[in-house]
Amino acid sequence: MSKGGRAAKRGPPRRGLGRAAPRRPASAARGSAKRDAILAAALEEFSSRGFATARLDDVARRAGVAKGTIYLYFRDKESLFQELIRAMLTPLIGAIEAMGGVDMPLAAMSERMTELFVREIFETRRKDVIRLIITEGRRFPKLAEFYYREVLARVLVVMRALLARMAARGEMTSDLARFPQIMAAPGLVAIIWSELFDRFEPLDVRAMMRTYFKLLFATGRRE
Amino acid sequence: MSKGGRAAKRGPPRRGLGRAAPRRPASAARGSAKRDAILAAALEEFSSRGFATARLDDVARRAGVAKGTIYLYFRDKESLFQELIRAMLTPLIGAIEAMGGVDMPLAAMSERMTELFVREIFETRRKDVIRLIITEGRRFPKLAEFYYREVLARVLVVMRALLARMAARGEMTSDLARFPQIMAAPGLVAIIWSELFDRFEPLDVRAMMRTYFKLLFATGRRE
DNA sequence: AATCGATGACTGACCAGTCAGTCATATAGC
DNA sequence: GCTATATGACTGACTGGTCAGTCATCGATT
Repeated sequence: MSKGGRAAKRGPPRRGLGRAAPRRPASAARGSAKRDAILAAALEEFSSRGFATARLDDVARRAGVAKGTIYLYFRDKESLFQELIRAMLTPLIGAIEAMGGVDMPLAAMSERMTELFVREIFETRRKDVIRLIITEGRRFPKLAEFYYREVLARVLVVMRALLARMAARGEMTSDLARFPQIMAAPGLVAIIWSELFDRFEPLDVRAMMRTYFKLLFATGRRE
Repeated sequence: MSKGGRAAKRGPPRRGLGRAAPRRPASAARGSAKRDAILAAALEEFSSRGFATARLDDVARRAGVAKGTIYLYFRDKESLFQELIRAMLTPLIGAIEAMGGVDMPLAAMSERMTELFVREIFETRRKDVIRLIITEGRRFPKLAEFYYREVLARVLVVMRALLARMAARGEMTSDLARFPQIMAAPGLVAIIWSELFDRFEPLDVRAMMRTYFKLLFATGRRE
């Protein structure tokens, strides 16, 4: 028999009538330090090994908790993954809406877009989150949908409005406003290139972004 | 839940004595119909489930062979994956070199690039191969390296030359020639968008590509 | 009958998820 | 204040299912 008297009855009072607590970690429903440690460790592990090959044993070790503890805070591995992505993206939602009104002369766009991307995404953990959405999104349609609805769609709306305003002002044609996705294209290149090919041929992301927007916006006053 | 998905890294079975018979399938070293069926099935399975969660049992069933047969043609799962990608990319290598000399007036670029991408990549299995490199490349550095050396680097050389020639002719600035990666950006957007977000907001890839190149090339004779 | 491609039941590693048991802390009782 | 009892967050050995890779055997061909 492994482990001494595991057979004991152990009589947890089992809360008379009250519903059987769903194993909620009680107090620490949301803002626990342990929960945060687990999320941080999970980001690390999922980023470097991918969802399927990441091991919860490793997440637990990295977070400094026992494996079982993870299950006090998250239903299962997939749940941990999804909550991780959501937790990382949620703060963005408000920030995007807040940008709704911005307007900008064409001359400033190139620099502003470049710095926004490099500083707020490329040099932060958000880069890893985006990579995870790209690489795992197909296997987690819920996640792709969340990202689309809560982030992408909003960004596109803001983008379209901004571009449309510039077009109305005569600073450029309205073509870009029809495909705001184009604005994100160099960002994708930067993220994917840096991950896969930087060791063979380093890419100066800032310079590329600047060049990109310069060319795009040089389109010139509608010809 | 609990989907295994290890990467078969484990130790060597250490067979008794010598005999490391490569288990070569003898005759069918290369051009077997079975081998091809396995590769086709593998592309299907790896594309839809990803490397880690794809099952060789499914590959075998889809290919109409027994699981053991796979091991007559490929060393292991990873080997099958890598050989699959290589087999799909190899035919491209020659084609790229052949394009080395092409020149093109700026006016034709937009349409040519768009059609080339849509017809030769987006509407073919090559799209899936690129997706696999993007999603799995990090876990298979050898593969990323192969792709970079045999495909990307060559494409970039050809691209740079083409763009440089156009710049020399005064059709555009030489900025693009410094970052030929930019030419691939809309392709990435198309592939990733179609995979993750098309169901929410369909993207007219051809129109987007045309718009993209039109804007990029409208940069105009060096101002 | 010897060779060899092919087969698929089988083995063992591996890991998500479980749960009996521990222990630090809180509360009740003296 | 001090001990007894209760609580529940936390632990980690264990279970059950999955799947990569193996190999004894089969059947076709020579």
